Amino acid sequence: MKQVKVSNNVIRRLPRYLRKLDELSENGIDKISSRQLGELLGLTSSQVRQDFNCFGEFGQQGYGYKVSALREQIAAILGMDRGFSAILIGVGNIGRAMMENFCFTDWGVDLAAAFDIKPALIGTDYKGVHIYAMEELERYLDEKHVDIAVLTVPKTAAVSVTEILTAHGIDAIWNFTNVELTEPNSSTIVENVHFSDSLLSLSYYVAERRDEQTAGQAREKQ
Amino acid sequence: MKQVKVSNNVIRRLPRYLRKLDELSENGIDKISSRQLGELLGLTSSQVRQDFNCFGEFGQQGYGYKVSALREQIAAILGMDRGFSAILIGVGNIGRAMMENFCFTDWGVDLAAAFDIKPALIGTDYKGVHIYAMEELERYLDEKHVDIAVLTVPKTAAVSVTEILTAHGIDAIWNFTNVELTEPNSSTIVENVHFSDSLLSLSYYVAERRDEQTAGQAREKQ
DNA sequence: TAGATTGTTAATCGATTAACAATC
DNA sequence: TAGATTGTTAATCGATTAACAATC
Repeated sequence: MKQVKVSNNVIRRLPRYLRKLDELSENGIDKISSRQLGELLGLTSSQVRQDFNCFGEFGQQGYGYKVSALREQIAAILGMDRGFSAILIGVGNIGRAMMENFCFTDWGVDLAAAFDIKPALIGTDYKGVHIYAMEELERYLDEKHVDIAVLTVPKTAAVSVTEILTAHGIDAIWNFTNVELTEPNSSTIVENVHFSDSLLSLSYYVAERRDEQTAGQAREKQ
Repeated sequence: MKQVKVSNNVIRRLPRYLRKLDELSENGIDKISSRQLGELLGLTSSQVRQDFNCFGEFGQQGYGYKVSALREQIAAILGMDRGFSAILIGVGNIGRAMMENFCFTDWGVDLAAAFDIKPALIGTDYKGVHIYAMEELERYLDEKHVDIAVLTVPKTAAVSVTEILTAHGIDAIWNFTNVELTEPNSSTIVENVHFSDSLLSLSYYVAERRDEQTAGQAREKQ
């Protein structure tokens, strides 16, 4: 792999390629050109080739890309074959939804444990994952190697839990609390899932369309 | 408002400004400069001013921006004051998590109804929202005005439900199924929440860091 | 008034697209 | 071989940053 310094835009497109390649595999398609793949994802063929060339030569001139090989290359780039381990903190609604519906292993991540403060949950297993008391978190972090913390605690607990995590060497947080954890000075890798940001972007485009519709009607009336 | 054609990058930053301004308000801060706001969000002051200037003149030269006024301007741009209505389809884990934890009204959206196929749920109210049978969806869409459909059905139902929605005039879908709904030909506004994409981006940066650490150790050994 | 900070234009930087030689 | 499609360089486009006059 080349790996100079790949832009975030490229990284964000890789999972989309991966999902589309999986879909193609399921449909029995084993070969694809950059033009075809681009069309499926709304990208130019140039961009597809440029993206792949950040990491090496995956294709075959005059032929295209082998779907399964390309899929494996991208999976490797994304770290899916590294056996990263994760723990989930906060077994509330979102936490449970993730444990129940989100298949971590599909993306190469092993969800090893969960933590909560609710006595009724502590000591039980949920979807094959053991739920520990929050007090055991620090010891767990010291004893086991954890790559990613999935943060699904209530907003109010976000900062204090984050402090514990970083103090015990966690350097990646998947943040579902609506709190901006990306401290400019911290070296922790944070991926924020901000539902509100997502909804508001959608809301913006709906508002824009409504304005266009109104403008269109006004023109018609003239 | 000016409104030429604002880039998606700008739109995606607006909710971040909004959240930060809300936070400043809570802390009793009523005035802020583009430099300060930029620092809080990891942006340059130029970018902050450029972003706002897409929509008009919100500040006061020599003074800065009034937090509350700026907040209201951004809220208006994002359509938060338009009273958009939403319905949620699929009251499973994610659907319930959204109904229970996500405060739609905080972002100016009214969650008016939910739909599911499970008999035990149909006819009941959850968090003040009535759950209808899936068969009633089409009639509901014809009778009421719905701006946004929150799609939290299982993957397998995603496409068929989407067809119903678009056939009955829904033009915005907030998509939580891990299916790419953004059809190149469709005119529906789709906002995809792809958890897997989010996790895989995080995974990439963790892998990158691990490589750096390994490289660092190798250098030390020499 | 002097200092501060915006609004806005110009310069720079980076990302996307186009083009084409290499080659399967 | 001829046709197709990659890998890669060059050209274009757009987004970010810098600069500064306007003005509170």
